Formats: sequence, C-alpha cells, structure tokens
Amino acid sequence: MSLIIRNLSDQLVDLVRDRILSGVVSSDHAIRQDALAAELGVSKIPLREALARLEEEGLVRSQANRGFFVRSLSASEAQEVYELRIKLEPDATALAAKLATEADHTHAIVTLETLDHVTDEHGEGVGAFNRAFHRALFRPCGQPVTVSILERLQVLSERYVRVHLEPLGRDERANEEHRALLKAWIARDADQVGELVDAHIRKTLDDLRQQLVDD
Amino acid sequence: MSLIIRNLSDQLVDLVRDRILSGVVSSDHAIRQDALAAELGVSKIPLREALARLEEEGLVRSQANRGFFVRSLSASEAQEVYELRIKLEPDATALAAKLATEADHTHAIVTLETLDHVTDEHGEGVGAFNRAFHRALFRPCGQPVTVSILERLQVLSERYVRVHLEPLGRDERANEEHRALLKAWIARDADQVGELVDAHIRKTLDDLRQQLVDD
DNA sequence: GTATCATATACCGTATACGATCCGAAGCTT
DNA sequence: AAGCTTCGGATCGTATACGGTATATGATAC
Repeated sequence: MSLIIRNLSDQLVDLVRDRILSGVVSSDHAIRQDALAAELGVSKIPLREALARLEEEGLVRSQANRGFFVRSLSASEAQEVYELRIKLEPDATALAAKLATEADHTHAIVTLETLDHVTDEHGEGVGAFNRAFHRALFRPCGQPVTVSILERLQVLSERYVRVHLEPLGRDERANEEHRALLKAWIARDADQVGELVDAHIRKTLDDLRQQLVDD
Repeated sequence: MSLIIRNLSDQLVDLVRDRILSGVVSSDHAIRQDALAAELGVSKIPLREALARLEEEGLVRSQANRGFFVRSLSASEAQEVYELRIKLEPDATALAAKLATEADHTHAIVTLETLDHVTDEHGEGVGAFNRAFHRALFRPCGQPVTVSILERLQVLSERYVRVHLEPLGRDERANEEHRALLKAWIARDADQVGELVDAHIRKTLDDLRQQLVDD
C-alpha cells in the first residue's frame, strides 16, 4: 500500500478545477483570493500556487495586479481542443491497449461500470467519470508527456461538454460506444481501438459543432 | 507601445527555466527554496509559485515535504517529445504560414538573423534562439492551445539538444534547413512548410537517437 | 460633460513564525 | 557487526501580518 501524500496546493488544484468545471464560478469573473481562501479554510498562499498551476492548464488566466479570472469558452477553442485530441488520443489509446496489464484491465472495467451507474442515476459529475474512463484507457501507454497533455485537453474539452451537450442527455449512444471501445481495448486490438477512439471523439465534436451553431 | 507588466513569479518562471535549460542546476538535486530565493533577492512565495508552474511544464517535479527537483533526462522521454512535435508542429507551422501577417514575416526574419549571428559567434543560448525561431513560425497559427503545448514541447526538447547535440556543432546543416523553411513559409507554401518542418524535426531526432545509443 | 483627484478595494510581495516532515547520525539492541 | 531506534538539525509547508501598488469608483472642480 503506497499512500500518496499531497500537500494543500495539490489538493486545491483539484478542488478549484472541479469548481470551474461544474460552472460554480462564472467566466471572466475575478477570483477573490482572500474570500475563496477563507471559504475553503486555507490561507491564500497555497491557493495562489494552485491558481498558478491552473493557469498553466489553461483554465484560468491572470493579469498582473488584477488577479485570476476563469477563462471564457469559445467555439474556436472547442474546435481546436477536439482536433488536438483526435491527433493524439487514438494512437495513445491504441498503444496503451497493447501495453495494458491485468490491473489496468480491471481498473478500466470498474471505471466504466461506475460511469454507467452514475449516468443511470443522472448523478453529478458524469463528465468527471467520463474523463476517468478515457484516462484509464490511454494511461498505460507509457508516455508520460503525452498522458499529461491528454489530461489537460480532456479537462478543457469537458467544459464544453458540460455546457452544451450534457443537458441533452446524449449519454445512451456514448455508453454503447464506450462498451465497444472497452471490448476492443481488452482484446488488445490496437487498430480497432484507434478507429473507435477517433470516431468517438469526432462524433462528440460533431454534436458540439451543431450545438454551437444553434446556440 | 503597450508595455507588459509582469509580476515577480512570472519573471521567475523564465529565470529558473533558463537556469535549468542551461544546466546550471543539476538533475535530481533538490532546489533549496530559501537559498535560491535569497540568491535571487526575492522571497520564497513567488519562487514557489514559479516552481509550481514549472512543474506543470514538466521541468521539475515535487515531492510533498521534500521539495522540488529538476527532472532527469531520459532517452524515452526525448523520443516521446520529438514524436509529439512531429505530430503537431508541421501542421501548426503550415497553418501559420497561411495566416501570417507582414509583421509576423519581419519578426521571423529578424529572429533567424539573430539566430545566425549567435550561432556564428558560438555564443550562449543558441538553443533559446532556435526555439524563438520555430516559435515565430508556428505562433501565427491562431490556435492558442496548440501554441502553448508546442512551446512546452520545445522547452523539453531543448534540454536534449543542449546536452547531446550542441557540443557537436551541427549548426551548419540546421541553418540551411532554417533558411529553406523560412523561404517556403514567407511564400505561404503550406504544403512544403509542413514537409520541411517534419523533416527538420525528424533529422534532429535521428541525430539524437544516434547520440543516445553512443552515449 | 469632461477631467482630475481622493478613496476603497484587492492583489502582490515580504517578513516572520511555527508545526510537520524528512534525513542522517548517533546510540542502542541483538 | 548488522540492524533498528531515537534524536536533532534542516527544510518544507502553511498561516498571519504588514506595507506597497495597481485598479476601479465616486466625488469634486472646471
């Protein structure tokens, strides 16, 4: 049992990221450091470190002497992020399928079951579990830089899914695609995994595009 | 004249990054926060923010209660970083060639001249100017996320160039490739730009591979 | 109505303090 | 002698307080 010790700012990164993804804090609104720190029961020093990290991730931006702001969404960024995922994620997931261990398999299976469960209950944080599933599939690829880039891209893309797609309840089709993808992944059919991931992301992008012109 | 106001931690990011790239601080050695802050004449709070950002960039890693360490180099990471650049940089640079303004053109030309000059004098920081040149070529692509990812990849790859290639003085061939690339880029020949960038990165990777097996 | 000034607010950076943790060395046990 | 335990210094992580500075806002003067 290797227990992971995390300092406060590490934990704050996740906490604040979740707040932004769930839309609790609105775009282009200044983040009051003292107020937020007081609300979370920490001082502003670890909070500022967390915000600095989130700025590198692309979720917030900062202006000198003005503070941190949640970055606003834009159709062009959505397009860009999904195109980047299409360039990177299929290959990484396909490679991971070849390298995955038994433990990776069970982890992916469990993650999908959790995602199914949460989807059925229409519970909070479907997006987070969706992210976790895809991450479970590409993480074993053994390429740390690629993994970190993909994780960042996933976070960015989740914002658009939450705003534009989640309300529509298009979970059904996605879940079927997930099952087919997992099956091929477990079977280590790298080629098919690559195609399925590619198709899956493209479909999401198509849905998003349609939704964005409708807006 | 829009003067850019940057706070201390922003400036420290660049300063510490340069120290790491130039090899002043050795790998896997703990960064003494108090000592470094005192040496730089700042307090450790903005320094910690800068280190947090550099950890997101992949240049340092942190262990809770142990501090920040310069990440060590590895052949597999080099390979990975260059493969990622091959996947992203040719397209981005080709797109930028189509979108570049007159100002972008002059900026790229000036940057290459500076690079030539520095190379001739065998001055310090050839790597930094090499980075600046490539950045000048892909920056006008109008895709901020792609640009930030490529900048990160460039920083990571520069470490390997400095250690394994720069001592060999292979600058001549690179400079010829740079000139051909710039010419096609100015002419907005997107297809050729893509091919040249791809070839340029591949050659560097090949050199690197050879050097790494020799090591 | 515009320009200038004063004030309030919030961020930025520093100094300081203190608990928590890590690491190496000394000492003890076996 | 090898291994384990304990201890203390060093460093990190966090909190708090304070001054400096930039921005925004509202009042005043012209």
